[in-house]
Amino acid sequence: MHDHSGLIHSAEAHAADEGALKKLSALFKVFGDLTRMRILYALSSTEMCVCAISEYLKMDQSAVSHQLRVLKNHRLVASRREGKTVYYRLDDDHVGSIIRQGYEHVSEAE
Amino acid sequence: MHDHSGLIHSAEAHAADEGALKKLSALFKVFGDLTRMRILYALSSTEMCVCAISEYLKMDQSAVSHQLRVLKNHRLVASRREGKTVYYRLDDDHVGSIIRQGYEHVSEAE
DNA sequence: CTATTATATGAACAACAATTCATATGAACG
DNA sequence: CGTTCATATGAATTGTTGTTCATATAATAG
Repeated sequence: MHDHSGLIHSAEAHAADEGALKKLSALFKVFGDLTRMRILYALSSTEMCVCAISEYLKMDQSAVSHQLRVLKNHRLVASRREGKTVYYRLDDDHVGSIIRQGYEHVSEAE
Repeated sequence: MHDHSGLIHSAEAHAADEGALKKLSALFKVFGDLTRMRILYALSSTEMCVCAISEYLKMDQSAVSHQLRVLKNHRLVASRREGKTVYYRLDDDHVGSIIRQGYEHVSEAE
């Protein structure tokens, strides 16, 4: 094996704590699903009830509920109840920023 | 079913093209893995060869190679060859920005 | 050409995650 | 209370993805 202790030390010097990287990848994993991304995008214009989301996305109400729970667990969306209806909305200023940064990357020339 | 055509129209009004959302979620999916996140973080301080990365992360060389390919396919890293050795580095200004935005989210008070 | 070192790749396997289906909870109303 | 509508949840299933193992390519030296 060739020597590269220099590079490794350099990397270790600013070693991030594993915990932060774990949280980070877990967060991005939530964004890394088309269904959830579509939900987030839908909510970026207005709050919506579960019923409306599933109708809009033409998806099973149950599937949407499951994904909303994931989003909520990661504090990306919040909800309020009004009678039988539950309205969801984006719950963090960063949500928009993160998506926008990603968008800049994917929209670059091939 | 209760009526919410208003909400749906509002969402449809600014409807993103499905393609962009697909690309977006695919991009975030790449960030959504601890191994890849660790590689990206390691490379944020300096370029490294595959050998050094796998030693630093204490991972199989093959596993690292596989993940580097994923990262490269999404243009998140680039490589240069020097003899037998291949050095990888980050390949987009957005990579850092995206990770930083995510970091702000996860580092918020519980 | 052969041997050696660094990296890449294909196939198989194991772990995980998204959807579906059935059913449960929770609110409003008669 | 019983019914209806909106949402939530658990279990089963199916699809996807990361790692491992074996092997291939690529470069350099002898």
